[in-house]
Amino acid sequence: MARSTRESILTAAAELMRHRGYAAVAMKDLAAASGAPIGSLYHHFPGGKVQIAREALVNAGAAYGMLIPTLVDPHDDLGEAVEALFAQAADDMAATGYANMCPVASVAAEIADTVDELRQATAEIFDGWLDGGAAYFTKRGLPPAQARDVTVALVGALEGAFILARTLRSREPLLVAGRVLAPGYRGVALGAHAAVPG
Amino acid sequence: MARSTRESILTAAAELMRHRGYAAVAMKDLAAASGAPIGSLYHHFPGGKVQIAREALVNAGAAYGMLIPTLVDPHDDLGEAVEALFAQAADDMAATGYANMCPVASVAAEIADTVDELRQATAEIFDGWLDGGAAYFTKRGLPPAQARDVTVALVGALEGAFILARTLRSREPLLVAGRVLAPGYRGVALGAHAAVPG
DNA sequence: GTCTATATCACGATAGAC
DNA sequence: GTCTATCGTGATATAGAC
Repeated sequence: MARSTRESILTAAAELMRHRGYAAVAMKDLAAASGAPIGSLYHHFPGGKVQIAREALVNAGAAYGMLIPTLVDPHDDLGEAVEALFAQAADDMAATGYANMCPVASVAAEIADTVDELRQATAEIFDGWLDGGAAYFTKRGLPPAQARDVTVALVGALEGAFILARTLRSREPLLVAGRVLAPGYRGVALGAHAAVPG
Repeated sequence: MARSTRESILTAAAELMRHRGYAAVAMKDLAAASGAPIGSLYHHFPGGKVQIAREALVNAGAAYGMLIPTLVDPHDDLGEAVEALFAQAADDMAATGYANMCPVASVAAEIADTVDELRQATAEIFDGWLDGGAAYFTKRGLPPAQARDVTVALVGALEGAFILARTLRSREPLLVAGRVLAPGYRGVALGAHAAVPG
C-alpha cells in the first residue's frame, strides 16, 4: 500500500473537502495532511488548488457513484432496495458522527456560481452517477425511462437528506426519505443481478 | 423603503452567501455590496463575520420557510400540490440562470463540521421549516405524523434537487423529484385552506 | 522529485478621528 | 453612528537549492 505523493495529496484533499468544502481548505492544510511540503503540491499539480480539488473530486465521485448499485444489488424488489439504501446511509452517517460521506455535493453547492472549472467537474461527476445508475437499473430490468427517473430521484433525495441529517445530527431525514420513496417502488421486481459498474 | 445600514448589510450577506457560501465571502465584499464601510460592519455586528452570517441566514430562512406553504396553499390535492411545487421551483431556478434560491443549505453543507455557531443556526432554521411545514399540513387536515413526514421528504428532496439542478443547469432533477413523489400523495385531500405561517 | 524560503496579496479585525 | 487607516495573520503561488 505504498502510496505516491500525488495520491496522498488527493486523498487528503478529498478528506478535507468532505468536512470543510472548498474555500475553507488551505494549501497549507493539504501539505500538513498529506505530509508533502507546499512545493510538492505545485510540482504535482501546476494548476494549484483548483486542479487538486478537481482531481480529488473526480476520484471521490467515482468511488461514491458505486454506492447506489452496491447497496441495491442484494435486493430483488425495488421498494425494499430503496428502504434499505436509506437505512444504510442513515446508519453510516450516525456511525461517523454525522460527517459528510462525500465531498462532491458540498463543494458543488459552494462553487457553482464562482469557479466554473470545478462546477463543470462536479456536473460531470453527477452526470456519471445518473448515467451509471440508469444503466445499472436498466440491466436489472427496468425500462430505461424509469431507470433514469429512479436514479435521479434517489441521488437528489440522498443529497438533500444528507445535508439535513448532517446539520440536524439526526437520522430522521434519511429514514423518512426512504420511507416516503419506497412505497411507490414496492412490487417493482429487479431482474438478474448485474455486475456493479466500476 | 428606507433601509437601515444594518438591514442592507444583512441583505448583502444573504445575497452573497446564496452564490458563494460562507468562507468565500469576505468582509470587504460585504462592505462593497452593502455600501457600508468596514468599520460599520463591526459597529453593527461586534461578533464579526459569524454574527453577520448567522443573522442573515435566520432572516433568509424565515422567508424561505414560507415557500412550501405558499406554493401548496392553492391546491386541494396533495399530489397535485407536490407536482406543482417542484415545477414552480424548476421554473424559478431556470429563470434565474440556475442561481441558488436560498443560502441556508449551501452554508450548512460547508460549515457543519467547523463553525459550530453557524451549524446550530442552520439546524434551528431547518427545524423551523420542518415544524412550520408539519403544522401547516396538520392544519390542512393531515394526521400529524404524515404531516411531518411529508414536510421532511419535501424539504430534503427540494434541497437535493436544487444542488443537482444548479450544478447541471437543468430542470430535470426538480421535475423528476416532483414526478416521483407526487403519485404517492395523489388522492390525499387537503382540507380548508389555512393561513400561511409567517 | 523534494523541500525551504519567500514574494505578494487578501483576510478578519481594531483603533480612533470625526 | 460613520468612515479611514492599519495591524497582524494567513492565503496562494513561486524561486531555486538540493
